[in-house]
Amino acid sequence: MSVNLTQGAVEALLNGSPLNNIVLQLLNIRQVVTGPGPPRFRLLMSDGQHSWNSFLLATQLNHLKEENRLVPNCVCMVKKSIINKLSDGRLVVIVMDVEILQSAEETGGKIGNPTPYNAVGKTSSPQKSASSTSDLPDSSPSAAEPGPSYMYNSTLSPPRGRGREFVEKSPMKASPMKTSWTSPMKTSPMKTSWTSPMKTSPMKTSPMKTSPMKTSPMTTSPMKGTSTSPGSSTMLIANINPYQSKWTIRARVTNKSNVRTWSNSRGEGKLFSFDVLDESGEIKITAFNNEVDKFFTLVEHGKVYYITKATLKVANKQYSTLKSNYEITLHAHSSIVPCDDSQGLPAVHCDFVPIAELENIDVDTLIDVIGICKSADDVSRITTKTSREVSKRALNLIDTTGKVVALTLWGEEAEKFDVSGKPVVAVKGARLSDFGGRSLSALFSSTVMVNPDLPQAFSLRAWYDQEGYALDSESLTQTRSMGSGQKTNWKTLSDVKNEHLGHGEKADYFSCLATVLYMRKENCLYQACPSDDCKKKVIDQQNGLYRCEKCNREYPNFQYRLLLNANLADFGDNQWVTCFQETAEALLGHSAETLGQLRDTDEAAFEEVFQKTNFTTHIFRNRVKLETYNDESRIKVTVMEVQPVDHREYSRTLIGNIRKLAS
DNA sequence: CCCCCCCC
Repeated sequence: MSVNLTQGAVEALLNGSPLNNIVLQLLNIRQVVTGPGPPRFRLLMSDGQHSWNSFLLATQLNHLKEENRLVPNCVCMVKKSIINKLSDGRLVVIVMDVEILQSAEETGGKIGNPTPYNAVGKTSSPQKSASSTSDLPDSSPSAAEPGPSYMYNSTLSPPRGRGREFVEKSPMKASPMKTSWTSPMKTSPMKTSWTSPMKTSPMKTSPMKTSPMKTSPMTTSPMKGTSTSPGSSTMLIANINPYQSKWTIRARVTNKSNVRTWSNSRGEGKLFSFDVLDESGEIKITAFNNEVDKFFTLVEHGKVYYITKATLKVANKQYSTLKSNYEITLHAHSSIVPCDDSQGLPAVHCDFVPIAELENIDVDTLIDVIGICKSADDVSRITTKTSREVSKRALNLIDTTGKVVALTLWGEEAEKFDVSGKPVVAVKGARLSDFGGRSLSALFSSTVMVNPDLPQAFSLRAWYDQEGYALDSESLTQTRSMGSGQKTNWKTLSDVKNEHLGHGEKADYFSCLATVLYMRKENCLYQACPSDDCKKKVIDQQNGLYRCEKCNREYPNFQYRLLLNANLADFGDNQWVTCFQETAEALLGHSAETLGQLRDTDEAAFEEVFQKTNFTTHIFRNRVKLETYNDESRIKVTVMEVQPVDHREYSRTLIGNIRKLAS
């Protein structure tokens, strides 16, 4: 047996101790009769010492039952639970989060000989309000002696996803890019944040916070120990749920939408929504119709409010990057009261994904990203499918992974964006698309922050100013405007032969680092048709006229053009290649016209050009294709581009190749 | 009770 049940947990739980991550064995599970809505499952759980039959599975965990994973005798860790008192005084433990540690088969039967907790004769609990725990001893014997299972979450549990599981349903899918939740302590030096009006003295105490709230029995946290600020009378966002109707949160507005109207088969109306954040989590709040009128102007971005009396429902994660499993809908009795005290409340929470990771993330995922805006397109106006005109602007963001991604801003955000100074840009809730490989788009629901007051922004700024600026970065977003949009296909000359490049239907392209061994200078220049788009060789009529067969006419002049055959060598092989006009000019460092004049007037100078070019080393981008003349096939390599050697780029390529070989 | 989120 590899797991130990958390003995005493049932008793402690029913005495009001908030126990998370307790290990219990499921002894039975059955569906209870409910009204409309999803089925409810009632669980008989045992800690090995006591059993209790009034555990209720939160409906969002119903899939565990439906997938036959929650079956009698399995051992699970109840990561989170809450205690509710029914109207008749009975206590019900709602299981909010559970992980199955061991299947029924592995467990092999009932562990220990638990007795039903009711039979022990404890009768005090049902008399107590589920939410009044203050008079209970803080440490029941079981809570005072946490077994190894209490440590499970912090030591053994796999990394949890960051709430991005709306793409994949599995709650266990670990996110590869989780960054830690910004703790209030960590952010304290800069928690004053990017919106100035809410800067208040941390010592200032709101009257709201002290008298009415604190004494309200409903706001005394039933989840003792879950509030990080002693004396706080409010609930943490992470702890509110649909099974408790009375709660108050103190939270900062981090994102606020405009008022929008809708009209569909179910009716029409208007709404706006906003996100709020506290030190424990964040949640979306939506107001409809009357509540729009009531709250829209009151709710301001960056400000802090007490929010109470509203409906919680399970969040639709498809539309949000927020961590909360729930979202809030305001109703007629909801109250939102401004709060002067922003102490402990972070300005924003982001789970930034390193840009290089975007390649491995599913398209349409909403992600948070932070980068230096090293460049940006101009603003442009586009017309949408629905004939609306909108401005757009793509920013190129780079982070310490050295990768770049394009982020498109829309509308006013695009028009107002100032690229000067290469600002840090953080965006929360951008949508990943596969345009150009990988790119990002800001949505209505996204928060775009320029030079945000975040530790990640400061370190990114320092990194970029010290080294990042010099990086020869590669973009995940390929567009037509960036050359062929292809990554460099580095080959050695022997690779080209061994891999039979150019033998396919289409030509192949490769780049190589090579040295010029020899050039055939004898026939490298020819007299070409002076017509701009012809370039055919002309015939000297020896009468001062030059005939072009293609144009079928005679010209009084011609232009010199280059067609240079050169032998290139690298450390393993050599290869004859052809350079036409532009590439030959680049290689020789002179225009065809100059070279023609030199050849005709100063043979020594002409010779010297070739001497100087010989044994020079360049990066050549080439086209290779097998060509057949009269049953004879030979590889033809044409130089498309001659570039100076960028040793840094080339070294990176070599290292990349070595890694490939090693793997 | 919405969930639109644009273009290459």
